[in-house]
Amino acid sequence: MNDKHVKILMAAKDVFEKQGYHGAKVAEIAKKADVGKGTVYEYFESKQVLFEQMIIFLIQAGQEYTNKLIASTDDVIEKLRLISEVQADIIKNHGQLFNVILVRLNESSNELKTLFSKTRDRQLDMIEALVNQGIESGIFKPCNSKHFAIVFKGAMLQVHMSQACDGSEDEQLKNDIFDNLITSIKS
Amino acid sequence: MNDKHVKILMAAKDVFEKQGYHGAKVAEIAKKADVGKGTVYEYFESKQVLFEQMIIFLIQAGQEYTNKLIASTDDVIEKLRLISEVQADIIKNHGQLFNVILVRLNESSNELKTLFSKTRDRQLDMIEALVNQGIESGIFKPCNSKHFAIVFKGAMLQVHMSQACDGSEDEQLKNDIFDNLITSIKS
Amino acid sequence: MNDKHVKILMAAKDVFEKQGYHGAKVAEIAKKADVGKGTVYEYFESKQVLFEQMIIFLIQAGQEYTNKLIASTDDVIEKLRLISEVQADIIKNHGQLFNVILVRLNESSNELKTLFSKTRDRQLDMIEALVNQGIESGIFKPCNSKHFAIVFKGAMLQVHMSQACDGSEDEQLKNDIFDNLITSIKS
Amino acid sequence: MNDKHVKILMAAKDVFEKQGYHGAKVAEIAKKADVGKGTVYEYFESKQVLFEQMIIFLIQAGQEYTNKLIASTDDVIEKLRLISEVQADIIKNHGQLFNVILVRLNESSNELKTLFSKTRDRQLDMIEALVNQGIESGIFKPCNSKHFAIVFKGAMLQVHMSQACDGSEDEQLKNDIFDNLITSIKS
DNA sequence: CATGAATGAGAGTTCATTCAT
DNA sequence: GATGAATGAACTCTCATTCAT
Repeated sequence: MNDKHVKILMAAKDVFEKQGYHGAKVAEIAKKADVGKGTVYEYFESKQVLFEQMIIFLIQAGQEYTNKLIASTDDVIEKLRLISEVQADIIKNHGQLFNVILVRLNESSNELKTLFSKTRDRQLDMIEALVNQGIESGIFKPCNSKHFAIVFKGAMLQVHMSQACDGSEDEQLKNDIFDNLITSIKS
Repeated sequence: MNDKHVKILMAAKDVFEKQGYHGAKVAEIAKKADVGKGTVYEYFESKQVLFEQMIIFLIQAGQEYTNKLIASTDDVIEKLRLISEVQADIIKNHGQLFNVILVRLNESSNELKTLFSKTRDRQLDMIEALVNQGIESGIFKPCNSKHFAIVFKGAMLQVHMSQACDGSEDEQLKNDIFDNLITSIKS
Repeated sequence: MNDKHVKILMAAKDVFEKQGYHGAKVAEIAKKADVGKGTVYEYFESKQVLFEQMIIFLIQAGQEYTNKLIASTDDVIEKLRLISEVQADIIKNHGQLFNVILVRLNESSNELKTLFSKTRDRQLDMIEALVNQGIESGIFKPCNSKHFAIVFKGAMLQVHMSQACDGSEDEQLKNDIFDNLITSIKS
Repeated sequence: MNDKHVKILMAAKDVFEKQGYHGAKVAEIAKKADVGKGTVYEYFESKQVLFEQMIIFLIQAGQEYTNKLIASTDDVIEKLRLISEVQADIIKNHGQLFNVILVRLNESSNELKTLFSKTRDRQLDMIEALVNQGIESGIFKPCNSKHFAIVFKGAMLQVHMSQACDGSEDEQLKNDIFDNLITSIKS
């Protein structure tokens, strides 16, 4: 890991996440990336650009990871469980970052706003598509897949957020709620 | 708790919400509150204290409002709908503020952290209690009220957040999901 | 002298003159003016604005002084001598500043460019007008007053500049050249 | 004294002239010279040294050029006209550079200060010598050649500077003043 | 009580200079 | 020799906080 570009992006993630946009100091990011303060500006023309590039980088990495994971099984229910797991993981490891991004989104480029909005939609679309697939293959009974996607995403998010805040890891609760939701649409 | 005190708190809410903690300038808050910059420091010993007091003020106001609203009807389902409506309203009008608070919570007093955590719990508890009440009175069938509270809160949050982000106001979707959730536990 | 505005302008003059625009440090100007660094920005929104305001201030002060001086005598030749003296004084005390201004003029506001250009013209116009006055009153023989103004200004400038560079104060040379120029147009 | 050496010097001239000493960036000079940033430091040990070498280079080039030009005619008056023309050309094409040099001279080596001072003297000396030559050959009447040199240089400078500032090219005015000055000492 | 002029620590950013390649 | 990625000192400018009025 000697690619300074990526080292800076990762350091930026840590610092922006912990301190927020204005609270994050470029000097601290540089130190964490183990480069000089000026080097940050060799790679990113400003703090704001670094911020945006970091988000884009993470979103892309996240999507690639999710896609790979989804492709690892053919079982629709298992795919939904994996999506839920990824979400849990994101919230646990990058959750705070989302708040930071949302606070700063106003002042960011339209490119970023659009990307962020699309990313949110894509998650719901993915769930909806899987439910439709399950209905077609007879695993799920016919239902409003869009509604289910919203309820599923919201409910699992709620579980994960609560647990992220508490620091607890109640696998039982998580699984129960997941199972209940799936059962409610199973044929 | 005189006039200026509240004027500053309200101005602080506007500015912190739009700019985040570090992005908000005391000077701007003072101007918006129509008082001198020094006056802010007569009422609040620092920016951080003002921030925390503002949150406490809003949480209390919110709880009082919610309690009053809940008390306005005896119908459990209507109470749940009202809770959902309040949540929608909060997200629409104060949603961004929550992100700001969450970003700054790390650096804030333990008092605030505790208050915030308790407030989150209380919302779930309130829903859970209502569901239990409904079960006791025979309106709802026996079910895991805690699970339902999580799914209910998460699902409605998801609807409201999507709509807050889009700026859309799809009453139909909101009502459909609410009705489906309630139906699923109705006797 | 407790007017911070003027104190800063005078300090700015000293520092800009000695170091040039980019070489001058706002911190040094503040220190010389005996105010805090931030105070400079209370009075002038940026270094560039301070620079321009300083020039405008000095030009105005210079013109007022010149006008007062010219009005102090009715003798046209004496007026010309006084103009020459003022010029000598400006070159000796503010000469370096002119170089600094000329170097920075490109990047300055059109307002300043115009003011500077007008100020240069006004000096020549003043000499020309005095020569015309002298011709009308019969002191000078008819001649091209515009040409004389150019030669007069240029020649005296040359004397003053040479002496300013050397640090010498050859009154004799200065007076001789002045007298020769005047004699050349005397009736 | 190879090709890159001169390329850097010429690029330096362009950039220092336009931006002043502190405003000029070594990176921009390197780019304009079409060499790497590090290469500049192979040829010149610092920005300041580059600045001084550039001035020395230009002064030498200017003197060689002037000497060659002067030698191209035997007519003293023509020689004076050529000197005036060279001066006009310098002011038009390198004028701004002189301001830059004068601003930076304070912080420069004594070698440069001396060279610059000598160069100024030499111009006056050259004119003076030509006038003396003219007097000896009977073209000019006896007069104070030193005084004439000052008036001549100053007056022509004034014309050229005004025209350089305006961007105008009033050949008529320039010639008229030149002719008047020469006439005033012609036998 | 109320104010805002004054402050200086500390932020983002620039750029002369170095040095491994 | 030639290069430009890397650096950090030093810059301009901001803003939370103070305090004389």
